[in-house]
Amino acid sequence: MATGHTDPQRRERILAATLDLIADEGLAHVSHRKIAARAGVPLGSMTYHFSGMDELLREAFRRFADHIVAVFDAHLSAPADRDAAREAVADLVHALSEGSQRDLVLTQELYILAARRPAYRELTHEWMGRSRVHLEKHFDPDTARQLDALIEGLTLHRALDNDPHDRALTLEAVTRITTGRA
Amino acid sequence: MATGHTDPQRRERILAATLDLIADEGLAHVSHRKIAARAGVPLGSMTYHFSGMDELLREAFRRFADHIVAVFDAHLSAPADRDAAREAVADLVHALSEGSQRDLVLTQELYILAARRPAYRELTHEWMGRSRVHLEKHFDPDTARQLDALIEGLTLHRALDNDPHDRALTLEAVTRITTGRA
Amino acid sequence: MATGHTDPQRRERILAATLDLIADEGLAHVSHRKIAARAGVPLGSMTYHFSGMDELLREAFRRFADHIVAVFDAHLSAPADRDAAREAVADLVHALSEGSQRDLVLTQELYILAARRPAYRELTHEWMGRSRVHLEKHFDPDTARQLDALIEGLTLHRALDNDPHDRALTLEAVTRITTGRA
Amino acid sequence: MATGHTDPQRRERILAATLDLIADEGLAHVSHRKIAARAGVPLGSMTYHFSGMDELLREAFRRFADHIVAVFDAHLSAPADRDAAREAVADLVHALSEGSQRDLVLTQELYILAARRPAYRELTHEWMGRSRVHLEKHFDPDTARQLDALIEGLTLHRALDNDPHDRALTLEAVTRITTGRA
DNA sequence: AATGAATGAGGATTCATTCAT
DNA sequence: CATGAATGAATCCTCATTCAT
Repeated sequence: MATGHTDPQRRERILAATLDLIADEGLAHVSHRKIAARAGVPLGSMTYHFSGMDELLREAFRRFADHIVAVFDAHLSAPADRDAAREAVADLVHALSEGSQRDLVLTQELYILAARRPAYRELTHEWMGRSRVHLEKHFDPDTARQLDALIEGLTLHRALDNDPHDRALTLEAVTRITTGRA
Repeated sequence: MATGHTDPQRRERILAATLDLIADEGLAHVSHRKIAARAGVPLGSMTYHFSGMDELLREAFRRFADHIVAVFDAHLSAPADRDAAREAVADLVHALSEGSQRDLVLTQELYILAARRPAYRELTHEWMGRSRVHLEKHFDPDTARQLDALIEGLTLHRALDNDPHDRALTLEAVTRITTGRA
Repeated sequence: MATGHTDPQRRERILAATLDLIADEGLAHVSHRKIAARAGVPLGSMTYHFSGMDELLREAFRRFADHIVAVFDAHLSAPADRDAAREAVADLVHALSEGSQRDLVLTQELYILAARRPAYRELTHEWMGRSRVHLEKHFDPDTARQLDALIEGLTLHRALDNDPHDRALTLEAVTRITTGRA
Repeated sequence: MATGHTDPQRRERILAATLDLIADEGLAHVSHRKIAARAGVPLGSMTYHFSGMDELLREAFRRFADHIVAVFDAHLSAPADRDAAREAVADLVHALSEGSQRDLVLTQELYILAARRPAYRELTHEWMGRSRVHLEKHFDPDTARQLDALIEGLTLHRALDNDPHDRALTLEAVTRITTGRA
């Protein structure tokens, strides 16, 4: 309709619309029709560009995983020392738990898929691994692992809490988990 | 079909079947038909006992929330001192993250609902609050809050990890978060 | 619920609710459930008091026919001479075409039933006959017949018209139809 | 099923089947299933060609309104003088009130819809307006209006009457209403 | 290469009616 | 006498997918 013929952005537009729709209405309410409408493409496009709903979702979540990895990279690759790393982790938690809840919801949806289907677990493992690599630059592997879990929990609780905890508490938790017992 | 006319367990059976189905196939694949088949009740029963899918899901998740509260209560009400409480928390994390993944998956599904709809957030808040009450018997409020988030994260990571961490690591993380810096 | 046991008004209340519902939503949207809710009676009452939907509708429209006959009687039995009769007819037309459209809509619904099923035609014939008897006190049979049709048409057009004609026009039409050619 | 892939008459066939079904069984008994069966199209076609029952009914009645306008045009556009116009009106009344009752019943159903919903009132107004235009070629506006109502009433009464009046009476009524008092 | 047309399966829900109590 | 419980049939509508063009 716009570019006349063969629109290379078509696939990307569909994937973006898919993620938007999942974030807005949940995986349960996704359909080819709604995605097509959101992306402004004809319904027939959907199964032309993607073999079916499954492939479409897989590609959409791959895109999303890339985005999350980028967020982790942006926060965790810079810091020079342990203290800067702790601050960076706190920033990351607050970045992930604020805003439109979009990332949070998509993350949860992906976790559910991952719990049942290995193909999606690859995606979550990828970013967990990447996060681990960053954290291990500043902390020993066991600590990195614990910190990783803490990030997850803090993010989730902040997002679901009516009265979310402040950054000081986040930082304190991060500091405690990264500080070996006396 | 079996019991003749009035079957008081009918509602309960439907709710149990609903949770089972969600755990097995995910919220996205739930339908009246499948639930009815699983519960062994006629399709017409579904909207007789529950005004619609919404009410059905709400009641089912309320039931599930009650179950989770019971698990928290079972683990966290007994311990006598801080060290026993730390052990109990570690047990809780491993109890929640093992088994059929049923509880984990249902929890995630509920979180997603809660992220979008306040009616479901009440359920998650209820068990978060209950957990907090238990933990505050042994730790100060801020620590309880951090520990709560850590439990969440550790449970989730154990469940999603191909090579889940062992109990020693869990206990170490719990100990660190509940130990103020020197 | 109210009177404890055996409520003699029960039947009447159901019939009134039935007509209200038909007037509000149309025959097409009538159901036992909605009527029961409107009448404040249990659903089981419906098929206890009436053998089925058919009997219920027939009785309801019989009630309505009685009401319309009463309206005709009220307007047409009093007038003493032809001129008074003409005025009375004009009043009747305006009485029928104003108000909540309730009578108009019910009349049309009944006509449709009557067009297909003789049982309902008896009801319409009853009031047409009664009207004829009244009119023939003042006009010859052929004139009465023409006037009867005119009443119908004027009422209907007034009710459907966005800019309904005034009483003067009604009276003029009545006068013309009841005035033999020179 | 028959024509292979694209069947341009499909929509028309569905609309015709819809009107037939309404005429036969009444608006109250219309359903997608019955229409589809009558039109010889799969059930899924119904909501493909029409967004829902509402749109379907609106289009069907628009078609019907066009038909009625054509009947009015056919009878009322030809006559050259007032007397010819009176004869034409009488013919129209008898044309409308005879035959399969199809037109009568559909008209009544449409009136009921029009009484409740403005979208349908547009249709009835269209043909009332068209009729008025024709009649005003031979009669003054007030007379046209009265005549219009009379046509309605005569048609309806003829259709519902077990012993419908003859054409002479129709013509007499028409003549009276179009003849100013002495 | 791309899509509008088409459809069978399945979605939630409403319903009239039956019947044990 | 009266009714709450129950259900199979039917309701409208949405859907993923196929396919001729």
